[in-house]
Amino acid sequence: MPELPEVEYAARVARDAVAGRTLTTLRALHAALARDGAVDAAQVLVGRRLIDVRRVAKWQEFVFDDGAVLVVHFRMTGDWAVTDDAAVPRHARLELGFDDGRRLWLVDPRVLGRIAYIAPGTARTTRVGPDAHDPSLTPVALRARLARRSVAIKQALLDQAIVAGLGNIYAAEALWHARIHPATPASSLSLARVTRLLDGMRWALGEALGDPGRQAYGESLDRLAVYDKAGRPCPRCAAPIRRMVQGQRSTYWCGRCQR
DNA sequence: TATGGCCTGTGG
DNA sequence: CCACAGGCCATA
Repeated sequence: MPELPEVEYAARVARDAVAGRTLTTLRALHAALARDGAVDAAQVLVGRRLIDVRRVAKWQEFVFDDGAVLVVHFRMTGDWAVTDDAAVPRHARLELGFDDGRRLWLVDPRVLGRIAYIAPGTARTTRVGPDAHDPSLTPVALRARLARRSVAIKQALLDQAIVAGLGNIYAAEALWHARIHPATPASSLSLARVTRLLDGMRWALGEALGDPGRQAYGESLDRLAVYDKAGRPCPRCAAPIRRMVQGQRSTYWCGRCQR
């Protein structure tokens, strides 16, 4: 489920639970996770001490004492479960065991989550843009990043190479707040509208950062303005919220106040 | 730049 | 039974 605020929270959960401990077990509990070889490759981490858990965009980076990194991505439905015994949580797909007996489980019903092992001194390759709340992302900078993209602004917001952190929910919410129609070509937005959009992005993420109840998959979507609200009244103008599909993803918007 | 594919679960 | 699900990547 995670968008940036949830991943930020998850990284903190992992850090608080196991940072400083030594990894004793790394085990895949589902064939799809084992298949690409990453769990095998990462076995060299067993016996190493975990220094820190960092977030980069929606990735979590487990940094070990020799500089090696285990990268974890939750995709749609991943989350952490922490236990002090060996009881396997429902939908656990990966087990990280530590020397004090604590275990961190990747719980991921859809099994879309992935891990990667990055050897010491190796650079990561995935390109990501600045976080949506990065102070260096000014309206002018955001407009420049959108300038060469003819895709709809909604789809541009989901492209982590442009801006990191917005997913399908917060992209819709940000556009609603900014009163921008989701199908607007990204490159056509005026600076004034990009300014509103940036404000909307930070509003959407800020709402979530202050809402720890939204961390777990399946939890409260009801206080959102438009996401999953087709047919319900727009909180701003009361016109019915509409739904369409862009790039195989549902988009929700208000047909009256988003132009 | 657009389209499947990945996986399982839930709800209509 | 089918549609849909909060994300990304490989492929054309």
